[in-house]
Amino acid sequence: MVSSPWLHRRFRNAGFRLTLPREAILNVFSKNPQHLSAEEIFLSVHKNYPGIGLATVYRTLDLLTQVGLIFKFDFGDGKSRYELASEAIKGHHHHMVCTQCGRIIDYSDFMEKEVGFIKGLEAELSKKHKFKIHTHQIHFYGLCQRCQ
Amino acid sequence: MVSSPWLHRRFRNAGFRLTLPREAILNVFSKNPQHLSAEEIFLSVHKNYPGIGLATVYRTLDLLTQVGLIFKFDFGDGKSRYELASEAIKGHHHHMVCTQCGRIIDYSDFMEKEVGFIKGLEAELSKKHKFKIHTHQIHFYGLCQRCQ
DNA sequence: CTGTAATTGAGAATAATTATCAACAAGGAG
DNA sequence: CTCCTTGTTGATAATTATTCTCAATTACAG
Repeated sequence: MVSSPWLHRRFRNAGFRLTLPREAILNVFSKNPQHLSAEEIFLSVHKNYPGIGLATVYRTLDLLTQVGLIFKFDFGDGKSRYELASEAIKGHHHHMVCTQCGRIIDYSDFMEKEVGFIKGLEAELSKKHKFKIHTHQIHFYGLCQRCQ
Repeated sequence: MVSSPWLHRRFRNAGFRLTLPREAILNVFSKNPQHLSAEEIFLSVHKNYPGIGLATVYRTLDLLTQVGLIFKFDFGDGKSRYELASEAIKGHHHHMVCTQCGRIIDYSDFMEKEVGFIKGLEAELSKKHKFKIHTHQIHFYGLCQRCQ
């Protein structure tokens, strides 16, 4: 585990401490696929750090979401899912959710067009409704190839 | 309660029976604001039909969602919310969610533009990913006027 | 190093939703 | 109209995801 001073500063600035569990949990995201649920994350850290408890995972996920390092998603299967913010930003994408089997498909096609459109929409909505928009999610629901 | 033959046919076609609890629950949507949670719906039917149980509410909401009469939403506050499909279609709108107080603001501005854009996107995505899209949701997250 | 306040782990507690099952009722067959 | 079959219901137990509690531990400013 490399204690990045950059990370350290980021936590301290937000008024939090950088601890081993927090780093470990954050690291899970680097080596795993997206849309991880709290339990999947718990199982993954648990391999290398059996001492880290589930409650800490939940607390840390909340905290990382607050700090803005990860994003929280809800695809309607009853559990929250999380994704590294940097991933989500550099490989900006949205989601298609299969209502049959629950599979989540990322897509990043047509993003230029989409980002442009959303940015404009955000600006107009912010102004009109006095709402300060931080982020957005677009989900398409339907049937994946296998389930049709 | 008016047992609309239209509704009756719609249920029968889907292989379900049209029962009093189902009609009662569906009726709640006509006279209530949007984004109702299961419990809010339960409390509302309970006034006129104290016999209808919570389990039936959940079952019926599932069923109505399947049949396509209502839509199910998840705004990240830990409970599912439901909205009459006809409302959502005729007064087509999307949602802005305040991450502070949880307030949900509907907006239906700029819809012509938006619908056009989404339709196009849907068509392209469907083709490219062999994904049969039924519906979509766009959520903006941020701070409402009060919470800024 | 030390003191203090933030953080943690374990397990209990809560909240939302789902499963179970005997009683009941819708609606087709006669 | 009545009977029968099968879908549906209500009550409650069970399950699942998440949060809370609290004593023990640890980060880190001084």
